[in-house]
Formats: sequence, structure tokens, C-alpha cells
Amino acid sequence: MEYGELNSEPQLEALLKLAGKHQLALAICAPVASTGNEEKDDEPELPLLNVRQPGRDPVELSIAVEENKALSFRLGDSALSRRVEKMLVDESIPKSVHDYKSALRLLARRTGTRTLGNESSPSPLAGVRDDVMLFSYLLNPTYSSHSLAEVALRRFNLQLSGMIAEAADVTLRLGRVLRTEVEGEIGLINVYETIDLPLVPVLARMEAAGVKIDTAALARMSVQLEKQCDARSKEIHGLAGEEFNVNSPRQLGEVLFNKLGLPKPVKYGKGKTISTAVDVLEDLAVEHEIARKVLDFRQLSKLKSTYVDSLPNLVDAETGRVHTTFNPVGTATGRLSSTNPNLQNIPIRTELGREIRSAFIAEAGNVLLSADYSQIELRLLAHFSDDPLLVEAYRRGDDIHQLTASEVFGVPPMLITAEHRGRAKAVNFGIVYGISPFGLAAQLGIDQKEAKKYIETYFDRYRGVRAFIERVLDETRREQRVRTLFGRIRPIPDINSKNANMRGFAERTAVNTPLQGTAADVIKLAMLKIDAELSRRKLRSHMTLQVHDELVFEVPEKEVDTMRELVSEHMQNVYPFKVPLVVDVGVGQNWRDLD
DNA sequence: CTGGAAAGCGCC
DNA sequence: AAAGGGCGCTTTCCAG
Repeated sequence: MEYGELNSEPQLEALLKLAGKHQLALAICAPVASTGNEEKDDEPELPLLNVRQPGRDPVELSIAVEENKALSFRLGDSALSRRVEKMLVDESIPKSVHDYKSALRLLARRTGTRTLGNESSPSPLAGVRDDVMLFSYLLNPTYSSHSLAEVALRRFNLQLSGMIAEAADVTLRLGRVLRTEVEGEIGLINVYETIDLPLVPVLARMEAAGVKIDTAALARMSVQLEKQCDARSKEIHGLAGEEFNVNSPRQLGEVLFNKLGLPKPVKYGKGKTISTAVDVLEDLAVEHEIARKVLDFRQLSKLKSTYVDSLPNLVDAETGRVHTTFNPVGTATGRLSSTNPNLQNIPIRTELGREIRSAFIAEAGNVLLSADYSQIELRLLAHFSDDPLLVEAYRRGDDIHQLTASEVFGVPPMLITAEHRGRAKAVNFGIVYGISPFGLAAQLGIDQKEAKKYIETYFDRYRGVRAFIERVLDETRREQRVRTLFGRIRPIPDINSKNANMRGFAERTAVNTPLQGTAADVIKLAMLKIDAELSRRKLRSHMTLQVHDELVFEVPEKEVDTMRELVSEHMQNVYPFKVPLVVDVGVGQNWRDLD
């Protein structure tokens, strides 16, 4: 190993000369705490935030051009630092990294860059050709981790020491190997070059932009919820005849099923503990009012702990906003995930939950604009299956759940009730998720025989859908993997398993992944087009959130009309499917009240 | 005291 | 026996 320090300009010039022939790999990370006793602290100490100087945050960096060699450097204020920065922003110097988005954000924070790649402030890291993390993900998205350490272990059986020079070296070598593999998979390099890699700077900008939260409103809600929780919990103790922790499923089960002698759920309790999950308690609510109280308590306490009390803690002291992290390699299907906080699961279903959504607000002079795809997965099912009934219905703009109700329950469209429609909706969703009679029966509260009849009738009417599912399963059995429309792959090794249970899971996954994964590709493509359009037209609107089939923007009032048009057009026309993609757009002061 | 499993539940 | 796809967060509980 020749791991050394970069400490002169000639050294750097020699490196860059070599980089012309080979590729240059970078490892970039925040400096490790040198004092050694503050590293386990999760949250930064408050007084320090005020002394932080955005222009001066150092960053550790290491550069590798040849295997087993790397030069490390602390990016600070020196003349050499400025020379290194010039290299970093030089688009014509191709680079290999692991986790491009983290590098971008780290470098942006260091220089105090806010917008990350507008004409006003250029990207702090350009020319990235290879992102080892994205390569690893595209080659096998089912691994739970694509950290450099994990990838090095999996691919090279190499245990990393933590030295940054070693990280740069390994990034260089992994970059070469994994790029070759990605190029060897039909369509995969295309997904990489046209979707996942270009999306990284877009995601970095969304994270950096953040969202504004009405913390005062949340504080008021917290007080109210505290009272309500307390009251519910006292009522429950009264009904139970003893005090216990309602939050403990074990203690609750003890009280419900042993002390009060309520009927135990038929098939629940897969382990030793009897389930007290929502559907169990809903059945119980008929017998005893305590079950309803517990359900109410659960809802209140969930909303309070997960959202109302947590979100304010994640407001960034510098920006006054909440900055989630989008994980571009976090799912097996190609979707994004969101952490710290997860802004992809903000409540909407219940009135009380929606209250939390109303605390997501726009900056003064701005509004929030939300645009979501209507039933995108079912539309993709129509496209893939080419089912005449489904395709024609979507082309006509018919109500698809009503159609399914009419077809499956044999009721004339005129006579369909909300009840019918609701059940049909469950059937349609069931198809996308890979339905079983048991699952549908549980969902609809009917017996398995009837559920089975519904499913059979569905496939009788939607012949193309049945054929599509058979086609996907056949191909998966041969290839042991599935593919989205754009070429993203997911291994399905259990598809030929002798274990019927595992095989069943594999089959449902195989059917769902092309739909969910293609929808993920579609919205990513829309994000790219919209982002490009925003900078081309020099608009001041910016994208802030993505929630799988929805995009949220913060929009200056003057740009609302423009943005309504721009966003919905680009989302709808992202790809020429056989059926139209419909996009619903709403605008408002907060994330709940949208028109 | 910390880490992890299990249960439960918020979203698409 | 298990029995609808994909996530992340909070709480409880227990082992080390």
C-alpha cells in the first residue's frame, strides 16, 4: 500500500495527469471528531451551532488513481485546497465515488452553497461518472445495505479499516468492476445514466431546500394530544379494573384476554403473544367498549410520538427547516425511501392525522403545490397487459373501481353503491399486490370461498391481466428475476422454491415489482424533466418532496399558474403509454388544504 | 447501559 | 402453516 498525504501542488498535477489515462476515485467524508469523546453524541450541542462558520468547515478527502495508492487531504482554506476544489468542480475530469449525494451535500455545506447547482452557485462536485453505491444497488437492489464497507466485503471479501485512503482505493477498484457488470446487463447502464445517476443532484437539492414546519401549531397539538392520551388511558384502566401500560401489547393482551376474558382472535397470535393489532381490536369493539378506547389511545399516541413531538426536534438550527434524507438505494423496487425524518408517511387518512399535514407550510410569499399520479400502478397494469377492458376504460376516463364492481359483482353501473365500489377497489389493489383468497377475504370480511369467486370472476373479465400475470411468472421462473419497463432488475431467487410459502411470496413480488418499479422509474423521469425545466426557465420554484406517486413544490405566488401547467404536463407526458397518465394538482398554504 | 427483536402503525 | 407489494419510526422488552 502507498497511502500518503497530499501536500504539494506538483503532486496533485502528477495525479491529474495520470487521471487522464485511468479514472480518478474520490472518498469524501466529514472529519472524524479529533477530541474523541463527542462522537457518540447524536445531536450537536446547541452552543456550537452558532460558532459554526459555513465557509470553513473542513472536509476529509482522499484521491486514488492507481490501485493500492491514494493521497489524503484535509480540505480547508489553503491555496492547495483551492486547487483541489478546482479539480472537484471540473466537469471534464471524470470521477468515481461512493455515494455521490452525500459527497455533494457535504461539500455544499462546507462552502455554504444553498442551491447546489444553479447558474448562481455551481455544483461543488462535477464530473462524477461512477457511483459505486448506485452500481451495487442496480446490480442487486435487494441488499439492505450498499455502504462501501458492505460492498467491499461482499465483492472483495475485504474488511475495511476505516482509513479514508483505503476508501478511495477501494472505490476506484469497485468502480471498475461494477461498471463492467452494469454494462453487461441489458438496459441497466441506461437506467443508471438516464435515471438514477442524474437524479442524485436533484435529490441533493430537494434535501438542501427542506420544508417549513409550523412548530407553534405542533406544540399546541402536543398539549391537546397529551390530555387526550391521559384521559383515554384513565378510562381504559377504569374499564380494566387495574393500571397498566396500554402501550405494551403484552400487558394489554394479558388484560383483554385473561383478565377480562374477551375472545381470543381465531388465527392470530402466530407466536406466543396474542395479537392486539387493529383488526383484532376492531372485532372486539363489538363486545367491549375497551377495545375502541384502546384504538383511540393508539391513534393519539402514535400521532403524538411519531410526528407531533418528533418533527420539531428535526428542525435544522441554521435553516429553520426540516431536511429529510432521501435514500436512493433503500428499496428493492426502485422507489426512494425517506429518513430522519421519514416525510413519506405523514398522516392523511384521518381528520386528526390531516391536522399534522396542515403544519407543513410554505415560506411567506409562496404556496405549496402538490401533484400526484392518479392510480399509476393500475394504469401501468393496463399498459403491460393490454387488456381491452382496462385499456378502453382508462382511455375513456371511466371510473375503474366502478367498472370492476360492475364486472365482478355483476351489477349494472347505475346500481353500484359506495359499498360495491369500495370492495372493488380492494380487489383492484389486491391484483396489484398479488392477491390470495385469504388476503382478500380478510380485507373484505367475507369467507374465502366468496373471495375466491371474486378473483376468478375478475380474471374471467380481465383476460389480459391474467395473461400478463402468467407471462411475468413464466419469465421470472426462467430468469429468476423481474424487470421494469426501463430495465431495472430485481432478483427473485425463491420463484422456484419447493417451499410453497416462499414461492407464494416470490410470485406476489414478481407480479408487483414491474408495476411498483416502473411507477418509480416514471416519477423519477418526471422529476428529472421538471428539474431541468425549472433551471432552464430560471424559475424560483423548487421541488421539496417526493412521496412515491406525488411531488411537492414550494412555489412563489407569481409562478403558480406556470407551475401548475409545467408540472402536470411533464408528469403526464413523461412516456407514451397506451393509456393516459392523469395527474391531480393542488395548491395551498399548507400540505392539507390544497385546491 | 446498549443493541436488537417484536409488535404495531403511519404512508404509497 | 401461511396466506397482498414497498417502506421507516416508536415503544416495549430482554439479553449481554
